[in-house]
Amino acid sequence: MTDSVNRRDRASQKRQRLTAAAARVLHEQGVERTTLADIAREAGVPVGNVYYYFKTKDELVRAALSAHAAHLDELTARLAGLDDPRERLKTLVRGWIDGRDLAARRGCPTGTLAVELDKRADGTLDAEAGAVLRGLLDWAGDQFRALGLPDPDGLALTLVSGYQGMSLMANALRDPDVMTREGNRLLAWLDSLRA
Amino acid sequence: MTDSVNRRDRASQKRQRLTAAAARVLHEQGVERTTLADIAREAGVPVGNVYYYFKTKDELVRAALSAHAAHLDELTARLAGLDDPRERLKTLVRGWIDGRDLAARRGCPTGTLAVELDKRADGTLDAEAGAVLRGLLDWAGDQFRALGLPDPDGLALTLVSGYQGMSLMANALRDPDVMTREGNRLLAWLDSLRA
DNA sequence: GTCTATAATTCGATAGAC
DNA sequence: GTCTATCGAATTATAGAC
Repeated sequence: MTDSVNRRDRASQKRQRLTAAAARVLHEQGVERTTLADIAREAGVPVGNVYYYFKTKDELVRAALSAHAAHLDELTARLAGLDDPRERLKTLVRGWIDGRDLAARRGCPTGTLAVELDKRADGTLDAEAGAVLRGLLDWAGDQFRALGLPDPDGLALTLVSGYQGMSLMANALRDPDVMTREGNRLLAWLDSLRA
Repeated sequence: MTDSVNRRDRASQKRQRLTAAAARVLHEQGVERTTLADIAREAGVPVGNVYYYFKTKDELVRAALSAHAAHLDELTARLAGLDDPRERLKTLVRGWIDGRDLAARRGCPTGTLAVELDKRADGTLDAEAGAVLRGLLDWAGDQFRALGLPDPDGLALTLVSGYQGMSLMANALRDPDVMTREGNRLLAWLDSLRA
């Protein structure tokens, strides 16, 4: 292992620490209220040094979005271990219910980011937030398709809209119970669907 | 009519112009990206003068929230003209579908405001956004109760969550069609409910 | 009551030493 | 590659003339 590799490893390690810190802090405080100093502090990196890894604040937001997309990929890869597509969807919903406390405090990481980015005149980052949500939509559509149900993409839209709606309401009302009640309704709905 | 009344009228007129401008611009640009100068320009008032009517930016946000609450009150008052509670709910949903283009561009005014305000450490304004949503929740619960349906408040939560979810998805995907598809699903759901 | 000018602060970004 | 010091722009809020 050469020195140059060591240096590259450390460098990308810091880049990843900054990315992970950005994902956490942006979820907690939102884009506009988060300063580069906040992210740098959370990552244990001096403020000025951030610019060695990310040229602008927007690039850090982009990195956080990628982190959310990667997290979604891991999740669907795990769910692929289940044979029954319906069981995959129900496990997904159960995961949402399990995360009720965080959802009530901060909302869905991607959904709240999408809301905030859509307010910007600059129409570049908001499209990327939408792309992450579309990834979940596509995956869910594939599951409904595998079940042989009619209008699988419509069912996927209902599922993801349901998740976003219950996350927003739980967050706005600061009530995790919203996640439990609406989550259980989604579970019953998934069970009721027959080809 | 005395001079002092004339002055008061003009004053409150400006206050109302500022409130209406705040509601519009905050919906369009979000809280953090909107400057007092933006709101002042929209209202046709010089920047410095804003402080005569609102001591802080937060007070303007509060005023915008009140405007949304007032708009909701007008809406439910109009719907009270319909005899059948089910028809009231369906007319509400049809209104959401009619507003699909604005929803796709900006999302639900109250919902997006709630998302943004919940990111703030200062926990005063976010509660007020939640209160506006709770007003809609309560009204819908009353309609389901009048229909004699079981768990009216749970049904109300499903309806309002559905609205917030479809608005967020339409906004994130920039696709008004989401409002039409999910709105029609809600209409069919309302028709399917029997005591 | 109305408005201009500006103070005070914050934050994104950069320059440059090490 | 890493960090400190700081610039420059933007924004909230205030002081004070009219």
